[in-house]
Amino acid sequence: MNHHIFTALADPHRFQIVELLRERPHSVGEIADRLGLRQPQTSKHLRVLTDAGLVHMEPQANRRIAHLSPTPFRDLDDWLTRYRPLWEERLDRLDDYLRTLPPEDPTPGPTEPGGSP
Amino acid sequence: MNHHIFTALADPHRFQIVELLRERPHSVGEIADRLGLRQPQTSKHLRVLTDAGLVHMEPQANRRIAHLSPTPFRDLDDWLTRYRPLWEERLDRLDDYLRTLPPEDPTPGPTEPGGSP
DNA sequence: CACCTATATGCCTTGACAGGAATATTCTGA
DNA sequence: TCAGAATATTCCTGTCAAGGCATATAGGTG
Repeated sequence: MNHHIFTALADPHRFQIVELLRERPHSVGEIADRLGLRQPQTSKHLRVLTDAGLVHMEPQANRRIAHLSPTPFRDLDDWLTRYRPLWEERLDRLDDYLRTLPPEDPTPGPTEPGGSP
Repeated sequence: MNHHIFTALADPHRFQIVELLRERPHSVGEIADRLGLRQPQTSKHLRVLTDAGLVHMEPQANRRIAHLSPTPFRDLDDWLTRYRPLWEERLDRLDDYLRTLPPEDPTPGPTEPGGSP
């Protein structure tokens, strides 16, 4: 798993750009307009996203249209697959799952109520 | 989607810690040992991971055992769900998918070879 | 309590990164 | 070729985060 995708998504503006591109491709100017960013910073963020492989640019006349690239999202999904046993509670791992709960449950031993003032 | 999870995973050492905890919970010292980190930085990274909700600590005698918390991973999976149409090529969106390909295809117009010098 | 182990915290330095502003580049059309 | 629009790049600056190191805290055991 390339952790550059996390670096790219860690910035709030870049995250917004990705969320915007999920709906449909946008030009640089459209992104800057929709998100209230300035054009230079938008270009810079798009460069980071492109270097991380999340976005690819398609020249179209005077503009450059930003598209989401499917691959890193699929990679992220594949990576997440190895973590699914964490929340898909399998009964044969129930005891391990129970150990992940916060220990608010008192230890089942000699603990009668009112024992210690 | 809380983007703090991306910030937490963007650091390579924290990413390694998460990968290590996927197998089984580890104490702070074990993590530092397995990853070749110093103890203070390991504690700091675990604090970042805990604040981001990815990890929770369980005191056990002298040590504190770090566990992965299922919730943010499930949240990440839910968030990714909205991106699945990107790579699960649905035929009713094929034209949109084709538009994401690099435009190596020449525009079907008057482009005969050797036309200009 | 004294001592040891495990872990957390504080301070410092350094490097990376994001935003602002100005400017350079590229493309289009006449 | 020139003009104008869309986008990229450069330089500067402030901020933040990570690592190194020393030290504080907590928990366990005698």
